[in-house]
Amino acid sequence: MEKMSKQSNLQVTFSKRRAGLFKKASELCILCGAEVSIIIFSPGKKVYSFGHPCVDTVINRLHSQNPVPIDSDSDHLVAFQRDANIRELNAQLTHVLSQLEMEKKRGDELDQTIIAKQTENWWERPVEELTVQQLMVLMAEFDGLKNEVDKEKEVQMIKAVSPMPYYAAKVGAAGGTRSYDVGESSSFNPYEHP
Amino acid sequence: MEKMSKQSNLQVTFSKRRAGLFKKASELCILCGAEVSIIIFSPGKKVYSFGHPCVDTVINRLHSQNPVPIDSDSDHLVAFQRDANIRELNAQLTHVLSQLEMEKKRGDELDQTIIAKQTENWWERPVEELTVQQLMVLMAEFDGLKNEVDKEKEVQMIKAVSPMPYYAAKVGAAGGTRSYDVGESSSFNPYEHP
DNA sequence: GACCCTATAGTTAGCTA
DNA sequence: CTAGCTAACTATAGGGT
Repeated sequence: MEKMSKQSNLQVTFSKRRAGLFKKASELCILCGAEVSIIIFSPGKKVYSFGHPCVDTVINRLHSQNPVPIDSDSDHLVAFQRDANIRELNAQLTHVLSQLEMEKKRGDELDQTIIAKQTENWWERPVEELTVQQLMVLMAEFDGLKNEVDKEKEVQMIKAVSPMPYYAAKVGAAGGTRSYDVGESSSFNPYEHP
Repeated sequence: MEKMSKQSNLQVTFSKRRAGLFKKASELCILCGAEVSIIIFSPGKKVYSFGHPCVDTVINRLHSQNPVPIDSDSDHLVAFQRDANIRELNAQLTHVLSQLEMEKKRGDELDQTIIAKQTENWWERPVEELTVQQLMVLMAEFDGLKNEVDKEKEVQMIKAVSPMPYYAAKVGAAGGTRSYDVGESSSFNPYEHP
């Protein structure tokens, strides 16, 4: 493993791996309750940081453990780091919120699809809840469907015995490409569809 | 994702993930020529660190690169406020991330539901795609359904003329609470349901 | 602790847009 | 720089020794 040669690839990889590293760090914090602080200087000398609970907390903790005199400027650095953290967190939050919106939308659309299917197919409800009018529609539908299914059955049985295309086509003409979902053949629907 | 409950597993996971994090960090240094410093406090309050070229170098660089001298007592209030902001943002981010996970899961489950329904209801497919065996099942079903719908129709018509509970109950006994979805009354399904 | 194993979940290089 | 994609590749939980 060596330093990447192409500058463009290097920058993309840096961004991706930095994000991956921060993600791993946050997982470590959450899973194990650890306190983690990461400071990165990019090849372009930009600074990026991650901290939980925040960078300075962890660094101060380190300093208090290993007694290192804090110089006068440290406060400013701490302040800068916190600002960077806030910007980073805000960016993440915005991004995640938009993702959340999209996922919610998708879920709701799927819900709508399922609900639509349920209200659309009134004939799938218990028979006691249907009106006499609906029941008569159903009976007529059953008769018609039975007829067409019967025809298709005969077509297939004839095909099985004599597989000549001419003969089969003649008998099977009534079949067409019709679907046998009860609903699609109904010409009278007693329910309103809002 | 939450803090692991079992303490033994947690310690193992912490060690493994810490090693993984340091490895990722060193890869970032090598691949991209970045300077990285990581400080970790374990749940057991031990400190671990990674640094390239070394921790102090990176921290000092951070200090020297950001000379922002502000030294007054009001700093503490400002700092406190910013810490509060960071904590708040972190909390929001965590919360939103978990919501996002849930929404994704919900969406996927709905997808599964829809797919399952489509493969389950073989009788809703075009009649040409069904086997003779399936067609015969359909015909028998249509007959049975037509019978039961017919009975229900008569029950309701009798109810409409003479609303006496005794008479209606006697005639309507065959109806029960059965649903008239074709699938639920099939005793023979030529398709396998894995 | 360290090391090994395996299934599976997650990461990412290189590419496109 | 950001996002999506895919085919490798990698990390790791949970189980051993």
